[in-house]
Amino acid sequence: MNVTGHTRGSASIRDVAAAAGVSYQTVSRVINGHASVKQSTRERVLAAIDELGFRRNATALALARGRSRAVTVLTANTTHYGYASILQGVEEAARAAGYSVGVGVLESADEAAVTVEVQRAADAGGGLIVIAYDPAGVRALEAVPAGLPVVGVVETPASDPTGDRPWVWTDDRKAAYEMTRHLLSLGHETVHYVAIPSSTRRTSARTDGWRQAVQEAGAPEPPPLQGGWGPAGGHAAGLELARDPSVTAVLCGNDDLALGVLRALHEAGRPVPGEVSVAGFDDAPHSAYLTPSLTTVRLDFTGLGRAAFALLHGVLEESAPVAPRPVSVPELVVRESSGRPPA
Amino acid sequence: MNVTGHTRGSASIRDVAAAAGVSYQTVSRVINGHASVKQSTRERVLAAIDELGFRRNATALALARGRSRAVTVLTANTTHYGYASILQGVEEAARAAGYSVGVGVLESADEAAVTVEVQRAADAGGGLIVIAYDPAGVRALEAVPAGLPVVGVVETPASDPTGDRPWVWTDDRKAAYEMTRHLLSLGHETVHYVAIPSSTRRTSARTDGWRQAVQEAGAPEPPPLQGGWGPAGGHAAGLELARDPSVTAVLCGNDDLALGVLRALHEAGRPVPGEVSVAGFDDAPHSAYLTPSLTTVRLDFTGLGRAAFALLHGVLEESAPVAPRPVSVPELVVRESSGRPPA
DNA sequence: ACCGCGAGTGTGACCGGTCACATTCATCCC
DNA sequence: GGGATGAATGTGACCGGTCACACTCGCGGT
Repeated sequence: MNVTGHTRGSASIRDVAAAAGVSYQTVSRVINGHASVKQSTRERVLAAIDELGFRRNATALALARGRSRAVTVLTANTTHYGYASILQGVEEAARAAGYSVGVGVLESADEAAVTVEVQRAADAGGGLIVIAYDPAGVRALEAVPAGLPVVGVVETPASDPTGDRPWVWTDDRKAAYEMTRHLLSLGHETVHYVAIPSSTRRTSARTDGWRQAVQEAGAPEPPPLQGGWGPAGGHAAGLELARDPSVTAVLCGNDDLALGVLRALHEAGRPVPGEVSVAGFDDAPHSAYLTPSLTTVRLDFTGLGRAAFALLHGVLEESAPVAPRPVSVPELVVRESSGRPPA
Repeated sequence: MNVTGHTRGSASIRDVAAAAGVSYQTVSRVINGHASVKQSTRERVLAAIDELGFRRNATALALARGRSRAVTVLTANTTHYGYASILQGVEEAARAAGYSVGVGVLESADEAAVTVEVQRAADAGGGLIVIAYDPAGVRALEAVPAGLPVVGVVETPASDPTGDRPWVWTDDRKAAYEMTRHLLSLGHETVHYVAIPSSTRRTSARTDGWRQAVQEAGAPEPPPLQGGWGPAGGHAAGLELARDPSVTAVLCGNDDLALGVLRALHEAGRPVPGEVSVAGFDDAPHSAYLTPSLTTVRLDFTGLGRAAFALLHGVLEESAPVAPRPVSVPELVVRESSGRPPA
């Protein structure tokens, strides 16, 4: 069946050459649209290509050309809204630049597992984009062997443990600060905080922003609750907060957490925003449609992804190395879930 | 700086060989863990590898070995919960099998654009997995050139227009049927349906299942509303349904639509499930935490992704070709948003 | 002393393209 | 008429690995 005797169907450039009665180089010229090929020859080659179903082997091309035009995105999860949006942004920019994108999921934050995964991504060739919002990601960023082109998507540059590499970020600290101030300005005595897992040993940017606002206002500073990533964690934290009648405002590390808190408050019979105000972080697509709709901070995740790619692209192509900078200014979105405290 | 004169830092197998005073073949043996290498030699090579920071070039390896161990997932969106979960499932299975996974986003359903994207994915090498739940995906599946290993993730096999290729699916038709019957069994006179965009010219599997149940029950069959993919579409459809006092049960094509419907009913002052029951499809992670929590159908998306990869893997490795089969039985999850109709 | 054998190592070709350079041949110009 | 010019095409090496095979030992068996 396999006429050419090749691995998998596809004919090579030399098969085409033979069929068209020219040299392989002429075929190469044709498929690259090189000018100096006689019209009649070109047509003959094109016909042969068509007949043999030739398609240029990407692997060989990458090897010959020297560079692979590929980036791999390393992330703890593809399902989480923020992560998925970053990935989408990277893909968008990569596609525009003619790059292909790969994904690697960091299944566990375990040192060894992460290292293996980074290795795999590394020998996939091309550059690396690591989403380092969580422990697994941060560890992955650390595990990237020196000399490999990599860009980290981090919470904040200050908290980045691998200071000598490019990164992109949004100003989460400022956003959390602003949101906390907003809640305080509504008249709340203080604002409680339900945290996402911090990406580093130290505290997170969002936590910092919240703390700063609370301290500046001279308000009491309740210990942040750990909520994990999903609504389940938020729910647990929410039940705890609901028990404390002094709680009137809760800021959550992301919208999923906020959803869990909302639900817990509902179950505990504490109306939102009547008794308690709740705010989230991320502006996930469903947040506007919750009841009550969620006050939150809008982050431009796809923009972040695009910026990450742009940065990496600069490194890979050795063109003007784009300077790392905060990518976007998070925007407060005030909806129904926040309001004045009960009189 | 660049001692070896190579493209990008990394030393080749021959550089290592020179440094260790052996032939390149011996180096190859060492990095492949071949047995017959003298211990002392092995150590010398390993030392050289370490010193030069050698890492094996994936491109060259793929070329030499003949096959690339890569799959590309083509999808209209990475952000949507179901799609993202399928991707995650594919990645999981691919990783376990030593494959790398790429992503291509189909930005528009436009014929030409889709073709371009398929081309790109095709010459990325390896196999293809196309998520064909929507028009863009279906078109992509159609545009895959013959002879390319591809697996489609489709709504239902019957509605698959390219019948000669392997595919995976969940039995959405049955799931919609069951859910509709469930709602009818609660005493609702009929069930209205808010549809996701159908993947084909014809009607979709979910719509079919709904229709069948309604017809079997001899209930009136209201025309399905088109809702799009996101909560916004559901919201619009919901507002329309809210105006009709005879509406007491609404089945939605996915959970996002259901969320929009829920919101619309709330705005219209129609309590759920007091006056209207609402059911979704997918069991997205937030659906359990909505208020009211959402009755829905749980689909095993990651399992679907894993199955898609398994199928493709079988094709690629030419081992026992796994037979296409429905991957999982969707499961009804009854929560607060559904109940008896008002008396 | 000779052969066989297996451990340890090296050589050449190859995967499927690209690149740099060489070649052929018609044309143009002085 | 002869060299310069340039269009059209071919040749060889190369990218960085792998594979198939050949080679060189040292050693044991007969």
